[in-house]
Amino acid sequence: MPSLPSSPSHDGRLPLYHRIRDTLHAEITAHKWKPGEPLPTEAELAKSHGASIGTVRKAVESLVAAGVVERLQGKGTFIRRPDFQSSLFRFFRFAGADGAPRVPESRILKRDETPMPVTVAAAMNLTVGTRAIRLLRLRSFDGKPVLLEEIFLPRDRFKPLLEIDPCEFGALLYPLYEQYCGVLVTSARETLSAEAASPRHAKLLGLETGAPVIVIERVALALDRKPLEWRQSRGPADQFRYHVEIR
Amino acid sequence: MPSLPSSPSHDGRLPLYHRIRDTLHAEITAHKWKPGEPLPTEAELAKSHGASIGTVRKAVESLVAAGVVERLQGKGTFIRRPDFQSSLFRFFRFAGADGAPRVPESRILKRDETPMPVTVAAAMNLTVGTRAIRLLRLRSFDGKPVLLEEIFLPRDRFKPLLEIDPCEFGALLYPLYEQYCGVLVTSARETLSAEAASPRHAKLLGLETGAPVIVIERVALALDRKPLEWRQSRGPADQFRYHVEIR
DNA sequence: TAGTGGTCTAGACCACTCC
DNA sequence: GAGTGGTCTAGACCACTAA
Repeated sequence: MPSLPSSPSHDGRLPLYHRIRDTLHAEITAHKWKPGEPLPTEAELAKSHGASIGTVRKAVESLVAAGVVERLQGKGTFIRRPDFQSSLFRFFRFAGADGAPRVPESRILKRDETPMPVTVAAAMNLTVGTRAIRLLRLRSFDGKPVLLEEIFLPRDRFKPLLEIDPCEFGALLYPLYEQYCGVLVTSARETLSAEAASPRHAKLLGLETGAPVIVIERVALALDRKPLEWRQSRGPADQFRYHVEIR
Repeated sequence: MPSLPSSPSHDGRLPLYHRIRDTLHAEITAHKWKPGEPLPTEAELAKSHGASIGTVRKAVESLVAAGVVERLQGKGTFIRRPDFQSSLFRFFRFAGADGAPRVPESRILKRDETPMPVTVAAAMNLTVGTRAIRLLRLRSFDGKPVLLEEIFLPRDRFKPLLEIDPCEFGALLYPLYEQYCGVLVTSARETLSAEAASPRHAKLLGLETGAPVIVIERVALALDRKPLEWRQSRGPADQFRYHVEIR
């Protein structure tokens, strides 16, 4: 019999392992433990949640499946340090001569403040008119452009970015967000589409107008799944390749 | 203690639930039960495999995760009847006015016999020079072309297709494969890319030469993961949209 | 050697489906 | 009411890690 339900805010009819999972997830989201830190042992969790080890195990297993924690036999269960590295390597063949992934250089072409465009606000679940920081960013290998990105960030949360010289942004933005704004991207929703390059995009990417271009629209999310960043990336279609398994 | 290992061909050091899963999967692949039929109950499986119910349950759970069986509370565990419907609706926005998915009409432009091209043979793990049936197929809505497909099938397995009038192929090929060749597609590996339409493709699809086109290369697989069909589909990029969740 | 997660047991009771 | 899968228990022993 389930005893001592320890997640008072939940419907008691939910399975116990489900409630334990939700409680743990909420605690992790609230940074009760930092990334890399261990959770309490299964025995401790069982005791503190008034459940058997098997039930706790089932709860933890679903957190593993969700990518929130990681179990290492003989060591413990750890909060996953997100190695979220954008989807570049999933979608584009950016590899060095040895096949190892290569991060393209990055140049900020423009940084300004605007109201969030309607479509962006909608995708991020923000009210229209929220103030935004907009970045226009060109990424390249050895000076050859490969990716053009337009990025919108809610201004209030990302204000510190306005005070840094864009030349010092570096090749990756997400570490910057973490360092200066205390904001951690852990997942994203992306939509792929394709189009013919507009004259402006073609020029910036070094393509012919009308050449096929892949468009990746991304909403980057925090651990609690709140939208943090909206981004649209365009790259030449001939660099693009994506693999799926379906059934 | 694990007792009576019932999967003699396996390394005894593998976990029992793992061996049970593999045994069940092999039996399903060998058509011990037909799609839609129920597996034995958990209690029966536990007895016949000399394991406890919990262990059998873990094995069955992994088959559920792999999409091979389906559990219905109070009813039983059933071999999944594959509703594999190609990836059209995953990749392209083919919907009617009410938003319901719409299957495009299909016309076979050409059917002939050739040796498997090298790249196709490689993708299907066949020896180069295997004889093939090649189909060229145009799919459209109300006469407007939306997808151009080139299909290669190993001739020996699909011989009956050579004796049917291509006009009677119908809108979907996989039911045809099943009916005439006793071959069931249950999953597929696909690779997406994009290119500028060649003059020939553009003409058949009703596009301008050079317009962006999405290319989907598919290897369709049987339940035992043997390649059955190789297919390359091309469609206008403006119809294309694909959604992924990453972390 | 002590402590962790990984596997496994042999039951119990519950929720659901079907007759 | 009989039979199914769904949840849960309270242990056991094993494999692995680290001191």
